[in-house]
Amino acid sequence: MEGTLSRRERKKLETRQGLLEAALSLFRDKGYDETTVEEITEQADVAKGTFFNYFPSKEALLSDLMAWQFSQLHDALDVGQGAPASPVARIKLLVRLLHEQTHSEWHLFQRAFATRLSRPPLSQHHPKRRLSGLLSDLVREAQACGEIRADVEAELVSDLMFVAHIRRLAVCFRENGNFPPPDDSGQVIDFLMDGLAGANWRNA
Amino acid sequence: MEGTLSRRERKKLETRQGLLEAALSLFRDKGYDETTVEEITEQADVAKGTFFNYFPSKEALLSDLMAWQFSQLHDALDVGQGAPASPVARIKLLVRLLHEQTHSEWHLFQRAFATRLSRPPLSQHHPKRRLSGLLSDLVREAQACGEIRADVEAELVSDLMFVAHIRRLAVCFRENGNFPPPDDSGQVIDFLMDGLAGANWRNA
DNA sequence: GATAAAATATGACCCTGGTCATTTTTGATG
DNA sequence: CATCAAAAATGACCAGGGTCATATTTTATC
Repeated sequence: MEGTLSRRERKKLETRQGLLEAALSLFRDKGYDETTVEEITEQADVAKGTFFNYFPSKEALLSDLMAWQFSQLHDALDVGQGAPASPVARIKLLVRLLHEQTHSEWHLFQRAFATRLSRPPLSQHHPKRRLSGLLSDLVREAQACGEIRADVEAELVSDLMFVAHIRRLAVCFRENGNFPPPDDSGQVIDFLMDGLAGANWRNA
Repeated sequence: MEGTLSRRERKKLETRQGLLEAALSLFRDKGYDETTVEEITEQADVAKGTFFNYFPSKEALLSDLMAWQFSQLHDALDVGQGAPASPVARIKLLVRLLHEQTHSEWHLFQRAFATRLSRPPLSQHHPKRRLSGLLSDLVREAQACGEIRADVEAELVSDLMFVAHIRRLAVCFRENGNFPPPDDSGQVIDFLMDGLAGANWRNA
């Protein structure tokens, strides 16, 4: 009756859904870190071990939860569904939707973002913060003496630079396990710098 | 004799240093995650509990280790020490130094970066990756039809956008715990888009 | 129904990061 | 040297994520 699923498959989905819902509700109430797997299974009325039959880790459940959130965005960008044809317009649409949707699930994202992303920004390492501070000081200085445009937050710029740098390392590592050659070191930074120095800013 | 430190203080520093060195060597060998606190204390020849008299957490030790690495950069950027006067030049210098220094300590950073930053890039969430893929597809498309410059990796651009977005959320949250107003949603993206569409690129 | 095989659920168990009351060491004082 | 308070070391202990052999349930087959 229920589509083409056997009873077994239905119960399986039910259990999975139960875990997801229990977790979602607990995450909303207490946040991710403060919720234990045992509490989730308790609320879903299954044994603790069962959890790991459905999700390889607690983190994976959060992933699924957020993936589910994000998957809604995917559809909205389909040109067939009335999304704009221009890629740039779709990019802007995506960002707006992401923004709105994060807002509507703010209670869910709040704690996770607060602890995982915002406090030690982007990574868990204080040193990064320190370095980021160093960089943002330099950016501020460059803005002050007019070397680069001043209408963008210095912290944002330095964060972008740092990310660009880390990204280069990450990509190189993933691809061949080697360190990137030094001679391409400027590209990403130059890109940002060019953007910052550019005369084509709306209020330049 | 040894400066102005009492024996007690000297021993304390010694123990601390011992822990740092043991950890560094183990991290180099096996990576951060694969090294247990107990192994560190064992190699440093102290009891496990002693570790937490010196570092509030395992993570904190890694922080100290990396902070120490980064602190060397700080000095090199001092104008008094021969660093260039122009902030932009210093920014570029910083990036180059960061690059070189990460290289020289590659064995230390390798595993940590690999697992913590590169695989699920920037955050631990697969969903982010999925979203990032969606975004980078759009960017590629925009590049393909000439809406934005094509001489920068699409993944880099989409990563930057994502970071810009997260950053806005994070800053707003840290400052007042509230969601950012929707009307400034375009600024960071526009900034990047402008840079991407700009005519001032060296080979435009 | 009875039976067997596959899927699923279970909770005892392990590992590791982190806490804490207790013991040991240190160095100042008489 | 004896005493004592502060500092530091210790290891028993706890909590939470994750594993796994076993037990239970489901479905298929006769």
